[in-house]
Amino acid sequence: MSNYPIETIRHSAAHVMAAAVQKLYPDAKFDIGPATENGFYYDFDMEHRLVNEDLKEIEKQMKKLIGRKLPFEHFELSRAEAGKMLAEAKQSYKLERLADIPEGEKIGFYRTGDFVDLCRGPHVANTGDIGAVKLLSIAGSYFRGDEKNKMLQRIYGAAFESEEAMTEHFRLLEEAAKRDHRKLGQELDLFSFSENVGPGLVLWHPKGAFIRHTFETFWKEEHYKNGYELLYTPHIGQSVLWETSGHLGFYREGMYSPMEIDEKDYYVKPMNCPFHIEVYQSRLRSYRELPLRWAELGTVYRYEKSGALHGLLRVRGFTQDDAHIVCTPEQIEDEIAEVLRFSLYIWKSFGFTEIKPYLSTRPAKAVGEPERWETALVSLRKAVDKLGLECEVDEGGGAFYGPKIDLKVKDAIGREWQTATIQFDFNLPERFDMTYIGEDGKKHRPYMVHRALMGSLERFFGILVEQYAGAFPLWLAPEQARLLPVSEKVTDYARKVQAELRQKGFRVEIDYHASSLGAKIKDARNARIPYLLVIGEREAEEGLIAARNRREGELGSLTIGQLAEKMRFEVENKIV
RNA sequence: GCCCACAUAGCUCAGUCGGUAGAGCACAUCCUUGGUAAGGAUGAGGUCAGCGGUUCGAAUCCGCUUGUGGGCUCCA
Repeated sequence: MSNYPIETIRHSAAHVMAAAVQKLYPDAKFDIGPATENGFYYDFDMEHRLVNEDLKEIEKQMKKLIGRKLPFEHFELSRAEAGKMLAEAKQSYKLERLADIPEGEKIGFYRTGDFVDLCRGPHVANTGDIGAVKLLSIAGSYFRGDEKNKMLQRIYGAAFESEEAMTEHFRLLEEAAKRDHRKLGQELDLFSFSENVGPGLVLWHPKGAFIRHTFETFWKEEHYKNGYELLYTPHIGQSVLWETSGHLGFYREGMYSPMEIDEKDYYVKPMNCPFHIEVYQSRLRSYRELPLRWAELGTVYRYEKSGALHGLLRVRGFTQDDAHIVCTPEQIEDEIAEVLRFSLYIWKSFGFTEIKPYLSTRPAKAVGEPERWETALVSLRKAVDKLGLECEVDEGGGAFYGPKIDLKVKDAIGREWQTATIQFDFNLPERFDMTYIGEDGKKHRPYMVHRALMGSLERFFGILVEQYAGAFPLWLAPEQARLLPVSEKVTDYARKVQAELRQKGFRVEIDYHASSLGAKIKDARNARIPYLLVIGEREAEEGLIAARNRREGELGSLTIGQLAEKMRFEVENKIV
């Protein structure tokens, strides 16, 4: 057990791995090897193409080096000496890294056995101070993270201060894997993909579709309550629309290829904005009708790179919970504050309490007058302050068309998800020449804000599955209660109870299998059914139900009325 | 798109040296009529992802394609 910061241990482990690679593959050219969240990686370029079996051998070498307790020896060289040494060693990537070091800064090296690395450190005293290491995977990685550069070979490893800490890390990973939405989506029969339909195109099964229906309904009702109006717009539009919006100019490769109809090109929409703008342009607009808040569950298709697809979290066809707010400069501040408040309310309704905003400001290349950017930024900042939130700022990280706030929410096991986004747009109102008639009788350019609270319904659903580990709260659960008859003698009573509970608006099924009660309970629990209702001859005689629920366990024998009341309370308060 | 890996029954997986396909769960039928996490028997279920090659013979070896997973890039 050592007292070094964990990053120091991990970075030192990266050096040890590089030393092992150098020993096994003397022609290897090294790039960099930093610490990561749970370990380290190192990038290199060499003739040999690494395969998984190689990792075992490299790991063996590393353990040998660690066992020898080799010291990490620090030394410094002048720029000329360093360049000469790296050139002699044919370390071309290191030479480029050397050139990055600003004039006047010290040029440090570390030596571990035969391996010498350009590095500012710090490191542990000797390799014996590295607690536990395990190599994980091989990946390709572009030099300097640029797709135009050569792809280097990267090895990822885990490193911890002790074997126990590493075991604990892998245990947590297993826990996370148990709630993986792709695994649960199949087990609970929520959704699937089909090779015949196409990559990244989701098929919602009945149970998944029911959950979606429930949160869509909630979403729509809340939008009407909060002063929004809903729109429906088509899935395809002619090329002229996308030429005006600019998408064909700067986003063509992200769109599905066009289909030709009556000698015109139609594109499947990658976003809803141009359609909403067409609604706006359908007649002259007055300042008196602003702000307009138009929302749509708009299904869009984007040609995401195949390697980017990931379950429900990154798909090619998805439904945005989109809205566009068109308003005057005077209204913008209140509108933004209200959108932010609304987002927090929606996420809290699903049991997410830790929510953090990230503000992105003007990038180097941007459209729109600087004053408008400033007004927008001020309104975003004020909204964050008004809600008493702490906010991180990404200077220059905004889109070219406007500044934005993204929300990140933390889930039940502490992972952060990027979700809601509130974005100003100074581009489309210009391109479509959107105007309203002001008090002065003259035309003015309105402010336009895009916002999505859930993001995409597919992604939102994936996050929900992981948040709840498949155990949806009662208001969302597709099957809220399951009746478990002890024997077939009480089937009639089960039907009667089911009918009564359905009358009261609950989703109740009966397990008709001729299996034991124990087996039925196991099945119902695996299916994450919130309420299990056992009925046998005792209950049938007394007109009761022996209930248990997921949260509280045994509830004893209840009348149908008592049970319904309890469930109604849980549904109405969206108890998680 | 790029790097590495994977693809066998609805699901989870075995399948040795290249010799023609297996288990558990789920499903169906029958027996059992039961009391809080698996009662029993029988049965059905397969273009071994697809196409091509090597071979007397391919789930197995080789190539390509498709899909999926872990990364890189991307996410306007």
